[in-house]
Amino acid sequence: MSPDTTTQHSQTLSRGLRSLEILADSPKPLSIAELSSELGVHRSIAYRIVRTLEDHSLVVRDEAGKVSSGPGLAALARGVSRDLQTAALPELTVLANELGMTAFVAVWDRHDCVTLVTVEPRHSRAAVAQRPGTRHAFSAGAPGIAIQSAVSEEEWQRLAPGQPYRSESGAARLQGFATSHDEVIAGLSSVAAPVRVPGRLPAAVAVVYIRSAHPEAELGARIAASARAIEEQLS
Amino acid sequence: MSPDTTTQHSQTLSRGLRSLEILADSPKPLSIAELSSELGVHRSIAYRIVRTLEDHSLVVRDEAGKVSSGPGLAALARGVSRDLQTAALPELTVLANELGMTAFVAVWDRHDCVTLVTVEPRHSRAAVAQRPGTRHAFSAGAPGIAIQSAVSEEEWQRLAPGQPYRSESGAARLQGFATSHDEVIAGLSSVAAPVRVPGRLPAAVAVVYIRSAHPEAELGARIAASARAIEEQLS
DNA sequence: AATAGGATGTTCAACTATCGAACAAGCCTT
DNA sequence: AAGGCTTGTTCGATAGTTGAACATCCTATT
Repeated sequence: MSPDTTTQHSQTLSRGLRSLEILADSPKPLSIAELSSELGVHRSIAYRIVRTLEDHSLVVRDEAGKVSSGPGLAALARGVSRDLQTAALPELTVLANELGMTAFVAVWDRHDCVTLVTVEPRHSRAAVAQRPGTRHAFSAGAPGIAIQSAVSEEEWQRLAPGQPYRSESGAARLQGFATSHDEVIAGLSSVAAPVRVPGRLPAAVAVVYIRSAHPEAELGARIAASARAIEEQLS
Repeated sequence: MSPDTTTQHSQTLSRGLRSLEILADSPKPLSIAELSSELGVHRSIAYRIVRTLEDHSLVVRDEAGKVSSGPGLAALARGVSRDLQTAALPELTVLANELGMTAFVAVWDRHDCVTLVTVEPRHSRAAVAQRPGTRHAFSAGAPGIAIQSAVSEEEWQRLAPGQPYRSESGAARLQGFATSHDEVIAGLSSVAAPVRVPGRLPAAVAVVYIRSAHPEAELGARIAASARAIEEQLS
């Protein structure tokens, strides 16, 4: 077909992983026929993929044969930046309940910023839902600015070639936290502080809240303190 | 080699998934050489696997080339029983803070019971850590009993052939919750209530706490109330 | 400074795991 | 009972995978 002879990536594995992505995005269980057409492959291929995923508890089949994501994924996700998760979770819990806002940790993944863990406040009436796995470009949201502020512009160009370096990063570096308003969703604000650990890419602690007259400086100082507490546990 | 001609499961995909499991269990990043020897395959195979996993953001390589679990797994895990997670999280938060105990949801996966989401109380001084992905046989722990109590003994034999049906299930079905002491870890107790949703396998809401003179009946009633609140949101 | 050792990363022909058309079996509806 | 539709399995051909061999980088040692 295409003249590039070098595959450089595994077809079968890639299809299996795409299956997991498709299933994770699907609100309802899929039949194998539906999955195979989503994948653009023959049904018998989908059968073998599903059998294999099932062996690893990554998918589950219900009585009608429909396929959905399985609990094994929870175990795998637990291993992602395990020490960061461990150090951050108690801090996030305190932050969320103290401020009455959803608190979360976001990490740097290639072109964007991915939410890793979130904690909602005790009585989550007006709390903003921010679920793990959410992705945002660095051009949107306080966590992205906070992460950028943890690296110099030179390093940024080296690590993320082509990606713009936001002007807000300089100010964020000086005050120790970043803010954003109406960037991701209109009416929502967020405040974030970088978590720097030597040898790892920087991450960020952040909160989101509905637009209001919060004293941002205090909020920022509070979150930056949490970031330092997390850093200490990791060093 | 062996005379079974029917493979029935994909070698390449299985190796990729084993890689994810190995990385999730490893406390530190692995080199590709280490990973390949863990897998028992040639290094060049591990390279292709890692490249593919990297394309899907499921693994990350640091500057030294070491491989570790990537943020994409968080997005995949989010899709596991998404509606159950969504309905349960706020309830778990309230439970954890109200009782001062770690609260969690466990689901049925083949032979055992897997922790899906957990919430630790606000000030987690003495809180027991129960991380997502933890597996227990049905023979150990209150969540297993609670799940068993949601199905009849006939159905249990059909769905989990060979697995014993615990005698405590009958009592648990009557009172609406199950308890256990020193089953998983000496000194720890747990109380769990089943979450039944038509068309899906039963799950359980539970708390764990350090052995003490808690009034179990109250605790059980409280947790059973949470289970009902979750069920209502799912129906 | 130059050499040896060890590690990481890439190439390409041989081979074997994978692919997918064809087949078989179940399940509603007509 | 026949027809259509869906789910699941078989098996030869093929293309994706395999792994020895090669290239490259880094560090330690003489």
